[in-house]
Amino acid sequence: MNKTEVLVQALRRAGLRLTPQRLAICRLLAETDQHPTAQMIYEQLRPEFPSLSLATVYNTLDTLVRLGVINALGGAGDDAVHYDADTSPHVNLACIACHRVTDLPSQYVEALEREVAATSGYHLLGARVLYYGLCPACQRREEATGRSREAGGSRRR
Amino acid sequence: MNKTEVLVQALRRAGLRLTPQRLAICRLLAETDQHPTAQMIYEQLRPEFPSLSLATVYNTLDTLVRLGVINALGGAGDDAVHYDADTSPHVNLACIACHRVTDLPSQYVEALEREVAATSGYHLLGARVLYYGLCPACQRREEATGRSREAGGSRRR
DNA sequence: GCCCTGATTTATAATGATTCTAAGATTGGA
DNA sequence: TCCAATCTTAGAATCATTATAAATCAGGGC
Repeated sequence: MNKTEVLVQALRRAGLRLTPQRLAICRLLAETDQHPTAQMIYEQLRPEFPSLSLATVYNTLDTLVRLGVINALGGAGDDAVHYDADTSPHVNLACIACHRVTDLPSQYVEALEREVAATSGYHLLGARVLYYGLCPACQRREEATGRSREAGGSRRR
Repeated sequence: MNKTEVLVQALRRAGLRLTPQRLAICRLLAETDQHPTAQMIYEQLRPEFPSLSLATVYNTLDTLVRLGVINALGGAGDDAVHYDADTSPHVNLACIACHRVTDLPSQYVEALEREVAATSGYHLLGARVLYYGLCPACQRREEATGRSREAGGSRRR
């Protein structure tokens, strides 16, 4: 069962309807490695679904998070939540300068997740194992620009 | 050096001024185990600083995050970012129903953090090792209310 | 295959967390 | 003490996310 199927099956099992919009969102989430935000998904799907509403994207993401089949990673220097359809134990890296999120293989996360599941007492729905900082490319860019002028850096919204 | 000192020293080292507001925010962050949001900090300091501005709280938190002395954990079912002044490797648990964040001791996070520092190539500023779900109390509450009606649960803002 | 009904989507407004702005107050060095 | 640069503040502005209400649609039953 591929990743798209996993998401779709989760919807079915929950007795939810499989609309074209939901299917497209699941497919996109399953096939990308971009850890997209709602806005990014919306923009990528617009060509195919001109009538798509952002609300639908948010609703679907929320549903999938509640079903535990995607993870909400939180912001990456921007103020938008990034999502990850890969719920297998792994580490995410977020660059607070370019706002990109990538994956990092790790030999410890799996043990960590088992430990948390066993000892927390929580009914776990998702994980957010993410380290943030400056990616190699942005580090170079900061040096080049002669940075470190002070603590306050780029802000935007 | 206690936790408050750590934060204060970080400001000094960066050449930033130590204002009463910043000191109070550092102190509160260092002394609580609540993983507060900006709003929570604002409300707790109002009695002491009637003129305190939310903007100051946000600015200070942002500064401390950039200095790497506090961690931005992200939302906990609410849409407000929670902060953690304890940057030593540990796991956080967030309940998406009551929006509380707690700590969990773990024997694997430390190794994980070392691994990430060594292999990521990032200039790391913070960590977000957080698992989310329903805390024991909220699990009971959901059962009691005869829950699981469907995927969409409580929303609010 | 067609109907029906409740689940979904959509457009839009509303909400609220966070950021920006300009002006006045403060810090800390000289 | 004085000054300049940094901070704080109040308030407006942004913009991510939610809520609302009306229109559509999925999918089970016929």
